[in-house]
Amino acid sequence: MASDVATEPQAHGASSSNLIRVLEDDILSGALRPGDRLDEQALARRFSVSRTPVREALRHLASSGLVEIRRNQGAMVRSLTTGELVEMFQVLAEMQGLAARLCARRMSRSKVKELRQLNEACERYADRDEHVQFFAANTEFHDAIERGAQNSFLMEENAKLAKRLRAYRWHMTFQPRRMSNSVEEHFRIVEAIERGDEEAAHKLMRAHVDLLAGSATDVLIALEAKING
Amino acid sequence: MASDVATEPQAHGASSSNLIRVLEDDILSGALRPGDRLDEQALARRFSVSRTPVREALRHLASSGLVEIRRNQGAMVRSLTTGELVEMFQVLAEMQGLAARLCARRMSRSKVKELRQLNEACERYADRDEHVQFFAANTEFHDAIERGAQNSFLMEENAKLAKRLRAYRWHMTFQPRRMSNSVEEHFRIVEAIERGDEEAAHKLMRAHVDLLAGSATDVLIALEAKING
DNA sequence: GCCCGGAAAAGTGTGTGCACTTTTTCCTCG
DNA sequence: CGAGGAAAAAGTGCACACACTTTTCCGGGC
Repeated sequence: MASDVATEPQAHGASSSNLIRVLEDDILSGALRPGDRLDEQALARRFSVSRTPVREALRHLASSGLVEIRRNQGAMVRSLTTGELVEMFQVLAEMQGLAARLCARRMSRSKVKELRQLNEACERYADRDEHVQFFAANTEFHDAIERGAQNSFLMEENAKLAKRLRAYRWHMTFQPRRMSNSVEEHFRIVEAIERGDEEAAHKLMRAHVDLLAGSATDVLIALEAKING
Repeated sequence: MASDVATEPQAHGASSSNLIRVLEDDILSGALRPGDRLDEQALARRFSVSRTPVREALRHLASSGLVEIRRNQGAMVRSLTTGELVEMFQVLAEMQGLAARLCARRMSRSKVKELRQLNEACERYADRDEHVQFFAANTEFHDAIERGAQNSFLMEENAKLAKRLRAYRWHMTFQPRRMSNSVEEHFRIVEAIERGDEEAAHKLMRAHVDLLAGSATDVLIALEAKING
């Protein structure tokens, strides 16, 4: 999305936790594409460490779902089928729905005001067709809702899922009318939260996030082709 | 819950994936209690392997949330605060709610019938106050709903969470009237699914699973906010 | 030309050693 | 007797070596 430093040799002293971050960035930014093999020895050379920390990093990425490890066959960047994507969006939609519900129950007036302002930022960028800024503002809006839910566990799970789906959400930003629709949907969600209407907040947020609601499966399929190869 | 083979020395040849299972069992069965330290070398001796596979197993358990690893300080069985528990039950409730919703949308008549039979099994055990069998039957009922949702990702996430919360659900089985209440709630859920009422199925299931469906959670959070400023 | 078997190459799984960090112990000083 | 601090002990992080598995490649038989 931003910097393209990926795949370059790394400086020395990269330790396990750094490794994880760099590899994760490479995968999420698309420098490493789904299906790419992750050779332990090659990575060890690239990062100037031994295979041990590389293995640990790969295991970690595997359990967060970004790579797939098969016994004696090494690791590869996990690729998602359209079906899996739809499933994941369905779950994400529900969790964000829960977050919105909790906001409706717990959010202070001043926080709601901040939320509204975040959406107004989205609106400005949508009006000017500035996708990059809109994407950032949109992310901030959703983050604010997750924080407002005051459920750390929910926030972490949401973050994990959102991370894995980030690339797809990014591409969706470019769908015609998607940005202005989003702003409108955000607006209704804020309203529901403001009047403490849990059911409405939940329902609106779910519909907002759930791809299927907009029958966008075709988009997904197109994206899949683009991203996977 | 069942066999008490834990903490005994293990036969040779236990490889990484076995290790994970055994350690997991030890933690989930309570043989290893929250806060217990997991010494790599001790475990290596106990399983007659070197530290390397032990480390991998511990890393894996860490990322599934069962143990906590701090750099240079080893691993310990993770203990959950009341707050975390409430948060996790809230998320589990929502996900099971989604599963119920999808069942209402997708489940065939014959599958609904099976579901009803599973709940009738629950009812029999509840009537006779047989907690162990009830717990098993209850688990089967919920598993059937997860399968019925036909969303593999949701099923996996549910399974992970349910695993971590299993011990607590077990204890809840012994709450007075809990079993008969469960049966009644199950019954209403099955009815909602049968008539395809997504909203009702979702709502009923969420209430069924959420520990503190009442407002206790919010009181807690309000208090915390007050105390912490 | 194609298929098949076997050896070589490549790559992962695990054992072991050493450096570095954290914890404990124990001695000294107030 | 308690507090502070250095040295020893214990334990983790990483490098490296070797065994075993999987893959690749090549030559012979059909």
